Amino acid sequence: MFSLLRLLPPRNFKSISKVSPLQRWIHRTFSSAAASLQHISHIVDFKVLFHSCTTVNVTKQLHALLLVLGKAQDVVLFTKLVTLYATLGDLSLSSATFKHIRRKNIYTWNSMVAAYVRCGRYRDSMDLVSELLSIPGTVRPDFYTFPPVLKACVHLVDGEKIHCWVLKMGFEHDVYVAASLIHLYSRFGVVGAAHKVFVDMPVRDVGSWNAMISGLCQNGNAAEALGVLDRMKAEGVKMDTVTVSSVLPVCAQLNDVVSGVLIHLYVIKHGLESDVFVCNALINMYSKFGRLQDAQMVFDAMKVRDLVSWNSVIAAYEQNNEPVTALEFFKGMQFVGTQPDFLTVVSLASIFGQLSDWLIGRAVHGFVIRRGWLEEDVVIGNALVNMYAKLGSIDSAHVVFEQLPVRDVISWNTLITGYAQNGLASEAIDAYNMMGECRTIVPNQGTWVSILPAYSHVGALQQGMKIHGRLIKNCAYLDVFVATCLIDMYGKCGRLEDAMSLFYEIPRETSVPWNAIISSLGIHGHGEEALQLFKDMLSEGVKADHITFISLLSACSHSGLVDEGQWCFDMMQKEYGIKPNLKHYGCMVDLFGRAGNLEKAYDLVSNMPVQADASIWGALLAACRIHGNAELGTFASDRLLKVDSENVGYYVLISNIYANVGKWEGVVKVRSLARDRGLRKTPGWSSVVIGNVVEVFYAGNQTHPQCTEIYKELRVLIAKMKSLGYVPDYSFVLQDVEDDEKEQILTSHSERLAIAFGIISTPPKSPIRIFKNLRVCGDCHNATKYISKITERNIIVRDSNRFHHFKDGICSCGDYW
DNA sequence: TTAGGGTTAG
Repeated sequence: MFSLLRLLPPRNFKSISKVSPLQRWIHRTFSSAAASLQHISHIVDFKVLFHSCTTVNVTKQLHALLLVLGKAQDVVLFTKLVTLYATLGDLSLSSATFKHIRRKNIYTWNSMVAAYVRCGRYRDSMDLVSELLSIPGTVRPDFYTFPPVLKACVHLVDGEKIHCWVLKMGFEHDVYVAASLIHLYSRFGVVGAAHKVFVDMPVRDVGSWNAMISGLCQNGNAAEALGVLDRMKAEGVKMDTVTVSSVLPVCAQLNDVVSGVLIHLYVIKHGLESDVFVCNALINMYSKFGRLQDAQMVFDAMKVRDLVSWNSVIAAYEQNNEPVTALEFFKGMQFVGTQPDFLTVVSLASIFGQLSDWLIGRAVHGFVIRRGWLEEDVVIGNALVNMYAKLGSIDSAHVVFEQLPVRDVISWNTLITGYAQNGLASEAIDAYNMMGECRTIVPNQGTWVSILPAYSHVGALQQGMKIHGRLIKNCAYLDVFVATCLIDMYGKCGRLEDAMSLFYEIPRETSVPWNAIISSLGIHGHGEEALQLFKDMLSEGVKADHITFISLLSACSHSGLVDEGQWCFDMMQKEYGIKPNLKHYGCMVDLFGRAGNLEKAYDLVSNMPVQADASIWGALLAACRIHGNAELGTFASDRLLKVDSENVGYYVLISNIYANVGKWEGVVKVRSLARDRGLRKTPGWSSVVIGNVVEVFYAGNQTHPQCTEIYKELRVLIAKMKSLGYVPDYSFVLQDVEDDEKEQILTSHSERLAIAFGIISTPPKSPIRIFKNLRVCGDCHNATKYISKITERNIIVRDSNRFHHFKDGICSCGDYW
């Protein structure tokens, strides 16, 4: 518009600033001087004017000018306006302009069709093409008509119909039309049809290759996509920005760092790094590789950044567990005035979940509600369910889940995982069963990865095996994450042999399955084998990570392998540069403490660079109990109750230490402390599987149909145990009651009920497997040794820590629990 | 004057 203003005489120019809007002014000025109109329409370069139309308002002014200049029937200029309005997002002006053009040519029709597609009005674009086909005359669809319509078909279901039109008119070999067809078929998952269009093309340009490559990628055929890329290169077609931005996600998916970096070099060499799509794809790829520095380097070098760039860099830090840095980038995004979209908020939800920031997490939820995004996309709802689950607020997670207008398989997976990770295994199983009732939901890899740990947790071997059977049918068990869950399930359900044989069946290039099998060996007390497997892992060239060392250190600690544990701990730091975290320190304190080296354990706690938490003091306290060190025990319990005064299990431990050294006043003190604080114990339960039925017992259960028989069996057992020297250890009872009542309380502990039920429900001498959700009680541990001797049975108890194999009066754990 | 193929997700 400014080039036009410069043409005007200064006398009139003066009045412009006062007489606004421009449209009115133009009308008055020019209609009074028809000669000037002619003059101006000759010298004004409309192309330049179109170029400066960057907003709807300016375009409206140009539109008015064209009308004033008597150009209303200039089909070329008005066709341009149709496109321009649509590009600027004003479809109603676009279609109004279209309707006013009397002598529409094919350019006009094509522009309107494309305008509808650009603004997401797919059905209207189809209707317009039908209208065009139905009107008699010489205006017929051409090469240009179909690519936008085919794009519309991606969102509709008329793809086949349009392909027929295309074939009928003989347009299928046009490179633009063919690329759209390939894209369309790929989007509908019909890769074969897409490929046929591709191979039938007599001439292919880079766009054709791009369509085929991205089509393959979007259907999960990543390796094939790279194959097509190689063929493209072999035919001498050069990659452009579109090729690069389609292929980089493939490198990320295949974890192919070498190809990814080579393509990055190509980008630099060919000057493609000014393309926003390319840079965004690079950021995402480096993020998936975990190479945050490279991702940030690309981001920093970008001259133009769009919403996707910011989302990508925020997600990069969020997904690599650096929520604080991610948040800084979010602030940077706000600083430059880029408005967040729902994907930004998906990252934010995860960030505040990771940061355990409940208040801001809720604010994010409120923001989503105000924007109405929950109704728009299921992804954002799932992100909120996940956020609340991570914040430990599983009830809120459930409420959001219930309110979701649409639930997909990921909504269910997120809920199941949420329950499982908050220790609510049976709720997770209930959710999984409810999901099974929704016919529209097909479980996927994520479902198995969420439900199997819940089964492991409660020891539901049968159900776990049922899933294994289902997965064998479609080879889904070969997926390394699913297989790892199965290994873990077999390990935790006492089937170590099955865990081992599955381990040797599956691909094991990453540390993930190794960590699971090492951990399984550990909880079964097979420390030596765990170490051997660790050595095998290294000789197979698999890189150990911090989880490997947690599995390994805990295996050493369960088996009392002090020197070996120390060796691993040193190697982890020196050779792998892994800084020990609280879990590693916890294992080491356990290891030294259990072996009786309390001084070393205490030294480690005192010299840790991180603040000791309850698990560390708990480990030290447990060691003090085993070795009867009341002095250090008192100190540790003091510290322990400062960091966690809510866990009643610790009070039991402390009371037990005092009792063992005869400090009865200490026992009384701890009991009253527990009572005054109103601590309620996490309900302990034990389960035993009889046939296919899982029987669950809570302490003091009186409601089981075979209750009378169970207690009768227990009375018989107690009498025999006492004759063999069993003395009940009342220090495991926190209630302040008489001794005979304490004995009664111990006798009705859940593990003992489960064992008694196992004895009366299975043939003599057959093994009994028990699961307990907490650590097995010390007195029950002692009692079970006697029971295994009296009944000549193997009794296998899995508690929250490890397996205890009781046989002939001895426990595999060496009385450490 | 009109057109294709591309980057971010729970």
